[in-house]
Amino acid sequence: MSKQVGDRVPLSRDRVLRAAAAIADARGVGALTMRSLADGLGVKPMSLYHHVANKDEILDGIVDLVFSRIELPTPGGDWRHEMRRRARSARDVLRRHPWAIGLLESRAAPGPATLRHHDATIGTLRRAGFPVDLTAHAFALLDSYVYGFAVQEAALPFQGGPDTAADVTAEIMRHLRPEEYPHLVEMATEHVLRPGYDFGDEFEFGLDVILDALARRLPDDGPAT
Amino acid sequence: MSKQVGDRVPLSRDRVLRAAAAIADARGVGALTMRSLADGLGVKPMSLYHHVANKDEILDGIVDLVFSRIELPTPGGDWRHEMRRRARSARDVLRRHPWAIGLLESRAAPGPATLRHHDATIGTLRRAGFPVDLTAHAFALLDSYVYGFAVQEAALPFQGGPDTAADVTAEIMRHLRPEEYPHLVEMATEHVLRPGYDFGDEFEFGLDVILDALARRLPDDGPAT
DNA sequence: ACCTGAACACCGTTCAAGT
DNA sequence: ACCTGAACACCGTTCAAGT
Repeated sequence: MSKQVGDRVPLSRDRVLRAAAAIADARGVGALTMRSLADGLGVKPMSLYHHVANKDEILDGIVDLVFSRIELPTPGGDWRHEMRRRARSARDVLRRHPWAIGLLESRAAPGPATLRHHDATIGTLRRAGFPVDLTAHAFALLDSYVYGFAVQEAALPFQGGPDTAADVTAEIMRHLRPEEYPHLVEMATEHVLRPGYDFGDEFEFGLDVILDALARRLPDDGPAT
Repeated sequence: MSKQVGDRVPLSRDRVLRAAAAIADARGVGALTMRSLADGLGVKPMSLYHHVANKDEILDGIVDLVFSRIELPTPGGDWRHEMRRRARSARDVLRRHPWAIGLLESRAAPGPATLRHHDATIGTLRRAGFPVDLTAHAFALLDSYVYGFAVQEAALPFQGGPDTAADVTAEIMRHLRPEEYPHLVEMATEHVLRPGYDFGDEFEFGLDVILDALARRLPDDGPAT
């Protein structure tokens, strides 16, 4: 009745958001309810409302929390290196929190970490000599690629590495009639199901394509710092 | 008590899915409930369960319905033309049904329209002379770009054309301190807020970049049909 | 200041019944 | 065969109270 589970860390907006993201990671965003969240924090559901306005603010908050975990590019650094590092980090983070990409669609207001991330990205390109309009093009192209790749990875009918991937893909393919989907079946049997294939490896191909194309469109080489 | 609202079209899986997509279009996927869906069809919620197993099957179904509305590329046609037409159509359809991209993440099992779409895309590239591995690269790259662009368009803090876009963006920018987000503010004031700017126009730039890069990597020109 | 019990208007889904 | 009323175990959120 007195002393609870030891030292009770007081609730805070930050603790609420971290716990919310942890539930989404472990059991999916569908399992994230005010009640499950309160349970996880050892508190009653109504206590949460003292730290966040409502569930929508929690969803906004955990999306921004995910963005805060993506490595920021450094304005002034080599733009190719910085853009590659940022893109890899973003893909990595989004793979660990696949629910974030699905939430993006319904959240209109970007949080501070998201804005900081965009600012650093734009700044890195501008400082490397990209004109404003090419920066806008590059920004849209790079982010589209990273987000879209994350969507595809999240939609893959398996999680956890190439080995289980092949098993599950093989199982699905068994139900596809080759007369109906000839090219899909060919791609699966002759390529995707080969040992060693990992969809994740496709990421570097597209990233190279995009960075090469941007380099070719950059007026002249950036300053040698 | 007798005759209802006239000729009662009998319920069917197809009618259920179309009505579900219409509700998601009009009021967002959050407003799509078994009860609101039944209401829209002039029926009681429990009747739906005679045509779909549960709500999850409805969500799977409307994602596949959206895919069925994307123009299929034609294997044997000029691959650049076919890929461009398909990409534009996909972006168009996803803009009209922005909730679809958010659902993709949680739906593991692709429906028949989705499989048919993938099959036609792969087939068009293969028939144009793309080796299997380059086809896999191209497929992942093109789809990532299209999906990711759709994510960004859906996350824009406005809907409906460049004019209202500028207004809302200006309103948001007013709250951003230039000392905190200097590059973001510069990009907004010197580019995005200029009359005539439309984020949607960025689509063609990235699409050209990708198609050019793929053409450069294609072993030799495809057969002259 | 921070937490909470009880209550309200919702959810998806099951089950047993109606025609 | 197709539809449904009542019920169950859930939701997010409000309100009035507790410490």
